[in-house]
Amino acid sequence: MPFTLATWNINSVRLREPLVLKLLEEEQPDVLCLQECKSPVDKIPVENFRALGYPYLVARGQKGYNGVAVLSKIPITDVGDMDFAGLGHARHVAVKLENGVTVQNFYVPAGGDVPDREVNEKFGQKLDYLTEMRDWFHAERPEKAILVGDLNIAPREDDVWNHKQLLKIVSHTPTEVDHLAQTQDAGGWVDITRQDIPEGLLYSWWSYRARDWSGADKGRRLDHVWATPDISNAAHSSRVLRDARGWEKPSDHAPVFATFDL
DNA sequence: ATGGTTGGAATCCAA
Repeated sequence: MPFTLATWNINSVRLREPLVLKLLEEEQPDVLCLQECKSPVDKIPVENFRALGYPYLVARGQKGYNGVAVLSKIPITDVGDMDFAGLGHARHVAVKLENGVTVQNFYVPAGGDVPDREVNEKFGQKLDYLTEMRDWFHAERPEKAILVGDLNIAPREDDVWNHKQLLKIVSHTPTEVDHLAQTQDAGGWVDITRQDIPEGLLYSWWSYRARDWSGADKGRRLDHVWATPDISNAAHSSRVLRDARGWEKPSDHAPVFATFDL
C-alpha cells in the first residue's frame, strides 16, 4: 500500500487554514505534519479539515509561537512529545500509525541571527536542542520510524543557493551541519528526500524579504524527511511542492512530500 | 555593509 506523507511549516495554521485545505484537497496526503502552527491546540480550526476527510489530529501548541500538528486521514495515536533543551516550547510530537510506523514531527529552533552561542543565546539553544535529540535517538534506537519537520538547517552545499556565502549564516554553518549529522547518525536515519533526489539544487524555504522569491531563487532546504533503514529499504519517492510558495498569502516554506510502498 | 517581509501579541519579538 502506498503511503504519502507531507511536512509543511505553515507559519500560522489559523491564518493559513485555506492553504492547508487547498493542499489537502489537491494533494490528498495520508498524513500532513505541520510546524509553526502558532496556536493553542484547542484553537486549531479542525472542522474543515474533518470535512475534507482528515478526522485525526494530534498536536502540541502554545499561544503565538511554535506549535506542531499531525493531521491524518488514517487513525493515529499520540505517543508523546519531548522538550529538548528545556525550552518549554511546543516543538515536537510523535504519533503511531496502525501499521506500526512511528512519525516524529519536529520544529527545531531557528537559532537567531548570530552563529555564536557566547553572544546569541538562541544559537546555543539550537545546538543544545540538536545534541539532546542525538542523545535521545542514541538511547532509543528508533525502528520503523519516519522523522519529518522544519529542522532549520540546510546541510548540503546544494541545499542552499550559495554555499560559500552562507557559511556564516545561521542554518548553514559547519557547526550546525555537524550537529545535524550527529543527530541523524545517532538514530540511523536516512535522508529520504536526498535519496530520491540525489542531484542538484533543492530548496524548501525562500525568505519573505526577497523582491522576487522565485526569480532570485535564493532558497534553502530546511525541511526534511528522514526514515530508519527498515522503512527506507522499501520503495519511495519524494518531491517539493514549490508551487505552494507562490500561493496567495503563502507560508515562506513549501511542503515536502514522500511516498512509501509499505 | 545593509535592509528587505511576515505573524502574533502588544507597541516589539521571533522568524
